[in-house]
Amino acid sequence: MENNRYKDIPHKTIERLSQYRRALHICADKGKTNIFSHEIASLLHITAVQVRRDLMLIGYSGSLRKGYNINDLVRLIGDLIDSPEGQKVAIFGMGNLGRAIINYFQGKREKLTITAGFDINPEKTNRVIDGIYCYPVEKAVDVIHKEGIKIGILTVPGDQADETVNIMVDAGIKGILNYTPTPVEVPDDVYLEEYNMISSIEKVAFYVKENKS
Amino acid sequence: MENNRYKDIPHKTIERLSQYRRALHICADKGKTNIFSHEIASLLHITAVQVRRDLMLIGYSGSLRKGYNINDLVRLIGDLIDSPEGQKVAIFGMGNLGRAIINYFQGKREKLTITAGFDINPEKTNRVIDGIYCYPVEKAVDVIHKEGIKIGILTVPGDQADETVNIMVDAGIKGILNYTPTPVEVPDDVYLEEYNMISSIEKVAFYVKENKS
DNA sequence: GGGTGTGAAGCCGTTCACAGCA
DNA sequence: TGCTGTGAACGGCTTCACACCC
Repeated sequence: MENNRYKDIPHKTIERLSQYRRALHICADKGKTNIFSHEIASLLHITAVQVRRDLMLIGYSGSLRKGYNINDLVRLIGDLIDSPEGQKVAIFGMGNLGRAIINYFQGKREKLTITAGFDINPEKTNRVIDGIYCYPVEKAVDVIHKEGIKIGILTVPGDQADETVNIMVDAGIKGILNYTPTPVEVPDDVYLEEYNMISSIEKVAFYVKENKS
Repeated sequence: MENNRYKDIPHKTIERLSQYRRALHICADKGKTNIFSHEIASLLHITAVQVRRDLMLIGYSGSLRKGYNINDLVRLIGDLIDSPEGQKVAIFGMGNLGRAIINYFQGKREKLTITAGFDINPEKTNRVIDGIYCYPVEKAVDVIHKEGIKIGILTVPGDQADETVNIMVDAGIKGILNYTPTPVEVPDDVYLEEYNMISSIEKVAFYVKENKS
């Protein structure tokens, strides 16, 4: 793990790279082949310097005359953030949120595939929902192992968060995205990202309230 | 707007306060009346100093012997982040994501109520979905005005994000939470918060990949 | 001793300012 | 002239370190 020049790329840069790529794909579809930092910037509402900084960190140099080559850049971002063999993702909780994620996500990324869903509700299990086979949670260990799934998205109701996380960890999941309003606990070797929708709504509400001067 | 000691509270603190409150409610339900900073901290996986800093910013002092009084603290956080008259929220896009948010959120907050939903799909409009009346988007201006809704959550498909935001802004929405994968543009007097689920998934995938040393 | 409150230091990400190049 | 690449300054948030208190 010594050649790991990537470890020191800021988390925020990783997120933005993902968004750059998305924007670049759209531009490429429109027939564009080159793009300037300020163009990327205005698509994402950030500054051009920010974009150049990020690209600097991943070691890409654009041409002065034409800006950045879109295809090269997409490929480079892919080299950095994609796993060449691809990675599989499981959804824990096939309710509205789980299905929303499937619909937003599935098929958008070549190297990242939602491979399995899990739920406790017998009406949902053992059948295909929105294109994803939904297993009962009891099968999690088996399926996760067999498929080699390392990434799990947690979309169960808040009061089931803890127990579900335990199942995920036991099954060998190494990265968890927790959309539950309940903070959870994971071992050190599991990467955890939590996002609390309720807090985000309250935050917006707060700044709206403050604004009414 | 001069007595605005709140404007200089960091965004991140606002988010955490919302989470503290949630955690405190849970503790209160368990019969706890007092709590130490390190207890709050470990519930949310942050440091005790962080908690004390945040509480310092909102001007709350705990007792040395017993830590913080949960009820007092909940009330104080409410005074800060809630609007006393309450605030109404509208959901734009009553698909899976919109409904997921309704189910996670509705009823959890006294001062924040999801009051209306909007969609373009005639199968969804003019009826109640998950307890929220769903109007056709054309009614947005009317309904938003009449109800005095200032907060909107954007959960339409990505390719409808821009046009929907325009409608929201025209209707008088002053705070937007964009869950669409498409960054949007708003006037200066509208508070915008964007969250990109796809980027979050890719980020988790990245750190899982990097971890396999 | 085990908690709280807080000035000061440290860190990290963003922005400024500008050199360099076609 | 208009872009890229980047050292240096800046700013905001977090952590350290410690005074204080029961």
